[in-house]
Amino acid sequence: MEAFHLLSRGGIKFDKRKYREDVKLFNKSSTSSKNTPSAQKIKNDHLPAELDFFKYTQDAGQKRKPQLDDLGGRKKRRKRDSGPQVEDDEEGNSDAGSIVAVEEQLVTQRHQVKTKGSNVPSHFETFEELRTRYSLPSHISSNLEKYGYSRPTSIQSYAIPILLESRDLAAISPTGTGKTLSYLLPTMIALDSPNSKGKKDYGSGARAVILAPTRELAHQIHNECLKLAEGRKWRITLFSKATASTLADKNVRDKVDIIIGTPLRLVTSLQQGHLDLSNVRHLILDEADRMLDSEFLDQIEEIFATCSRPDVQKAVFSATLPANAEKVAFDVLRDPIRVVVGLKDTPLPSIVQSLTYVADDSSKLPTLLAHLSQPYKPPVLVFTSTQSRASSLAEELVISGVPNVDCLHAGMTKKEREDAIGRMRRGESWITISTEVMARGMDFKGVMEVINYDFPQSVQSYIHRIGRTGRAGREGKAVTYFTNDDAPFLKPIANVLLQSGSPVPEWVVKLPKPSKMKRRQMGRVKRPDTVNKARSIGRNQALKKRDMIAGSKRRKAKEERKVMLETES
DNA sequence: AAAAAAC
Repeated sequence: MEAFHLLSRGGIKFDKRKYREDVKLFNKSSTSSKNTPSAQKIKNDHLPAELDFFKYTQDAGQKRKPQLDDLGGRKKRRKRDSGPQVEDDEEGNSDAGSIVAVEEQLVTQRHQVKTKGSNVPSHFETFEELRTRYSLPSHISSNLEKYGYSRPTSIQSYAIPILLESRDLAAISPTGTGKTLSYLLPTMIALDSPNSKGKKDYGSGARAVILAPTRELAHQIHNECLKLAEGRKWRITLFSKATASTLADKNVRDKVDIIIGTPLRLVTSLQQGHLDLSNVRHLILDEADRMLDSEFLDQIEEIFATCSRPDVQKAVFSATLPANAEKVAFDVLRDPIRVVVGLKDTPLPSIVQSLTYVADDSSKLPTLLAHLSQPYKPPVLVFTSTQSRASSLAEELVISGVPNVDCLHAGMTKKEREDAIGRMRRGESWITISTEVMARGMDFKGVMEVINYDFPQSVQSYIHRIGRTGRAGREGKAVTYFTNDDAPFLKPIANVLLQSGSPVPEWVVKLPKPSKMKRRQMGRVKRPDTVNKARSIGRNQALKKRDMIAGSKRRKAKEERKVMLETES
């Protein structure tokens, strides 16, 4: 392994001049976002690229135009070519007669946002508007400016008011459209100021919890949160083994404002009695469909049950939310609002997708090497199905003389993972071979291309993987290899390409319906075995019981829970 | 069937 890293870091000579332009772009984008090309664009254009996700499909061949001046013209075009995009709630804000309502609808159409739920709070258009409507703390306001957030994205303009009105929310918005800020901003506004001794009625212990499926993503969210927090003494904890042990001290624990972490880490601390979530007022699931699938569900349920405040606000965010996951989500949300940006399960049109037929597994490596022998724009992200395939492919590429190859999967040590992420962020990796661990949420703004070396296991996986490129209004390229063995699972992915306007070979379109894909998915749902199920039920009943017992009796209930678990196993 | 998440 060490030899491999040596090789991949400096072993091979390479003509960097060939890629000078790309390297320049890449280096730029990995520095402070203040100076990134995208931030510049926001300042210069009337409509930031971040807002204009659908420029390619909606205005094909047309230049972007200043939005406000163009409203009238747009209105007519939209009316002609597509049905209404707004799905009004049962309260009905559809006063078709008033000008305000018409404009409202226009803006909604531009954003392609659908909302569902009772009394949906109105969205906002500028952060200035947000500042006047709600009390936006000045340090947050200046941090937004500092980091180049000059106009809200669609999901931000809808989700932020909903969360600020203390409503529960299920938000679906494509990859790279600013979901993180959509929940961090309102959470921090609602918390108002850092907790400190004897101040206000903040209670003791963390007031907000944000959960993500991987360490890397939790880390990234933490970084974003720290940016917003600059200028005030917020205590934002990235929950790891190390921080967990410091939180064993109640005095430390009580001073935390926001906890960001992975579920199992929190559950472990809960069971050790090192964590108290009874003061949590805001609970957020990022990558919600992943967090609600069978492997995480028990843990999530335990965490939800332990956030015992009756008024805890819950919100779930993802780019994909299959019907079964949505049902689970709606069972835990209270009078929720559902927001969908764009078409569900459709990647951003700025990602150019293609399928590449490789007869069998042994043809993949030559195909990839041939691809990489052509000029390409780094960095490239390559997905494999297993950790060992990721490592061995990385080694193969290094042996074949491909420069700046890196590998990242959860089988590596924490340090190795952090180093690999660091090299990616600094632009030192040109090709990173990875597993599903990198598929969701990770924001490497410069990623030019995603290659699905191994076929993704689901439509959701496909959408999240290719969503590592084409972020924040940039363009991106996504190539997916498929073998004869993958053919039975090809149709659903091909449909995703078709729906987002990417070409698909005719014979693929003609493939029969994917019966095996369904069977495969059924198999996945069935996986939690009966023993696990019984344990989880026991745990939840114990937790419910515990909730009924106030304050000092909590300890006793916890003992009961332990006993119940022991007797079951 | 694999990956991810604790120790």
